[in-house]
Amino acid sequence: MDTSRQNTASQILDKLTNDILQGVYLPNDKLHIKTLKDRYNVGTSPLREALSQLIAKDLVVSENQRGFYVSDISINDLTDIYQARAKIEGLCLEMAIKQGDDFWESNIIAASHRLAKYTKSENIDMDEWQNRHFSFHEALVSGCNSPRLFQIRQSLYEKSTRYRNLWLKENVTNSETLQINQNEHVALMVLALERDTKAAQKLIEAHIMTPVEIIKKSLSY
Amino acid sequence: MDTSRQNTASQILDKLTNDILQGVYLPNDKLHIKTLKDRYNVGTSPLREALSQLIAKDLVVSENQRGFYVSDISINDLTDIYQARAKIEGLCLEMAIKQGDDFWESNIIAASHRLAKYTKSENIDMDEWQNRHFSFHEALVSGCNSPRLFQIRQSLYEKSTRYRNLWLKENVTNSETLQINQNEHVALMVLALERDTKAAQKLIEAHIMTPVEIIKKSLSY
DNA sequence: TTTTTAAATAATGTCGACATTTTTAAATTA
DNA sequence: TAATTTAAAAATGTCGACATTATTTAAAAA
Repeated sequence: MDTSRQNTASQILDKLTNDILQGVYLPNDKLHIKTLKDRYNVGTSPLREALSQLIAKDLVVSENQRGFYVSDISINDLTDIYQARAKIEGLCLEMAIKQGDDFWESNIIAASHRLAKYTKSENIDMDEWQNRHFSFHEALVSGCNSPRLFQIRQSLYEKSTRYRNLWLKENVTNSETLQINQNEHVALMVLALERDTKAAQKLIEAHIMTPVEIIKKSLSY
Repeated sequence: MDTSRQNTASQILDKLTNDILQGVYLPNDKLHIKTLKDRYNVGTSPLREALSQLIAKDLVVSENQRGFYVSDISINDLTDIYQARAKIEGLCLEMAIKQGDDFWESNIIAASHRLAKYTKSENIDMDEWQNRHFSFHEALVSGCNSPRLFQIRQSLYEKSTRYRNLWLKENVTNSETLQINQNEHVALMVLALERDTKAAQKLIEAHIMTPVEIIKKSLSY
């Protein structure tokens, strides 16, 4: 692994991002400069550069002379992020349906097959399921030819990760929810291939909003 | 002015952002660390922290050991940003029309009046016109109760600034274009107050896309 | 005891030095 | 002359030291 072409700041940014998203640091946790320096074995500069980028990504907040904190999560924020995600995904899907070609169609069918197969299987590893789920949704919108919208989509997806992990924890065992979810995936594929923009948009928005109520409960504890 | 509550990194971020958006540094210009340190009278750390945030904002790009550069602009990027802006503005307006109350309505009317008055006046100062134009569009979408969508809207607006300045340069004298523009503003207000979501959305998207063709020409030189 | 003040401790933010890498310029070779 | 190698110069990225600010602890006053 040639990590030498990435500077320390980038490496530490990746690690910190991951650790925040995966709950190593919890919402509102203070991120002490010295502690982080020791833990990741880096100097002040690259660490602060990484934290600066995390601020821009809304994963960290800071107050002058009072340090860095992991961004808070809340029910309001959860709802807002998922609503925005739903709308953006709808936009991307609309454009994809308008512009998608034969390869776009075939990629959806392929990704759908892989997800369906795995969802039906016996022992589901959540990481693998997430990969296939992610790929399917990406296939759906991949015909959308807008780098900026994609970037927004990706950024909102990242912001939703801490909330999504609450949902995954809740549903790793719940096969009924997974089945409802899976039916929606098939329906999405059909609508996309039929180029039924309006119906597809409506369904994808609802699909994305589905976990919100469940996550709200998790957050209330 | 109590600037003491902002750290050097934040101050330098504001200045750099402004200087890039206003064309002090041009697309693809190299941003030499030493030059910037001298010009803004700051040390390495806060400067690099500011640059890190500019990278996250897509105004600056960097390659390891090869320094920082002002992001490029292009016709493709211009089109993409404006298209994304148009769609996002449409979304915000849709939500605003759904949720706007009496105060939202009255703010639109007030902002429209201020913009109309100024557009008709003799000697138009472009800064002041821009302020009133900005306020009008903000009033339109201000009923949209989504912090995240607003943040996306604001971020896209910022990204479009370097392109917009090309348009402003072209149209500072052209009163015919300003008049067409102004008619659209009135139409937008009417549609918003009538709560005609679809028509308002369609018009706002077209309105935002209007300058694109003109800017394309400026970019071709 | 509670509140206020003062000292100490700890943490943040900034700087310049330095090692590493890239770029430029000169010298060598074909 | 053009291409390649070598040496010098310039620039980047990282570090630890230090000054400044916030927080905690202890002492003094109410």
